[in-house]
Amino acid sequence: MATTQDRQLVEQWRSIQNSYFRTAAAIDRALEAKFDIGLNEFEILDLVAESVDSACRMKALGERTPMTQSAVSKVVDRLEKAGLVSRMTCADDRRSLYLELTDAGRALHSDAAVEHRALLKENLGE
Amino acid sequence: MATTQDRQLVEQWRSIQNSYFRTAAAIDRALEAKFDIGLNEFEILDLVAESVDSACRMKALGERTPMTQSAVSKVVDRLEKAGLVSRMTCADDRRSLYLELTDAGRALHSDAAVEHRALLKENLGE
DNA sequence: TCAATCTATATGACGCGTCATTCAATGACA
DNA sequence: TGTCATTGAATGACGCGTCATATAGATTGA
Repeated sequence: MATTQDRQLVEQWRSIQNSYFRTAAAIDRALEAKFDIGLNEFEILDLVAESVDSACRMKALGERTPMTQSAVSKVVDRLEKAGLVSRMTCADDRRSLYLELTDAGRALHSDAAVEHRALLKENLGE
Repeated sequence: MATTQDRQLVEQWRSIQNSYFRTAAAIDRALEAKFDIGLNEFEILDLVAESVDSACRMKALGERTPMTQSAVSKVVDRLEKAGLVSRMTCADDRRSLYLELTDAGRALHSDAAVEHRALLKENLGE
């Protein structure tokens, strides 16, 4: 019943879990310590930073991340409270919101991104 | 500042995240629906099932999973409440506990494992 | 053998993500 | 234009994982 293939699958899965958790934890701690934001906050910040257009984006964000819509909403709450991002209402669809980095947000993002990339390289690349 | 290598790293990381989350969510939902246990509960059950010796294992479990010691403790709480596992005190070190599957635990595990492996195959291997 | 230290596990407060629901705005269609 | 369904986002209850701590048992060394 426990075939060799099963064992391989389980091994593969555990190794994915481990590398995912170790990397995520390392980044999360570092960002928390140095910039006082968590990994998910950074990921959203990063997505906002890389989208140049001013399209309505709360929705789009949800499609680029495994986070739930409500998770995104709450992450944005925190980012907004921290003064890193602001929600702008959207003229063409008043249900929608788009996000903009504040100056503080842009500054923090560019510093944090360096750290983020470095930790990715350390944990993913050899 | 945003080098090509950086972009590649970020891409790689997002793809890991996505495959991790999608797989974990799929397994979690399926196990929840069919067996009323979550993914972490199953993982612990799986670890207990595959350790043949009767060594004191709460500790050992913590080393084979990215979960925290307290997370393991709480997962075991739930498994015990569900009657799938029992905590046995350890003669040679009375601080330690080892775990044993109950009959119900063994039965559920062997059914759930089939589902688990199938979903791994579906999500990891093509 | 007694104190100091260490180790295995449990526990409570807390933060975050999820689900279900809600609300407002939009669209579709008669 | 009025109704009904749909969509973008926010919210509250809830479950789970984490951190810091607590507790009981083990170990070391004078």
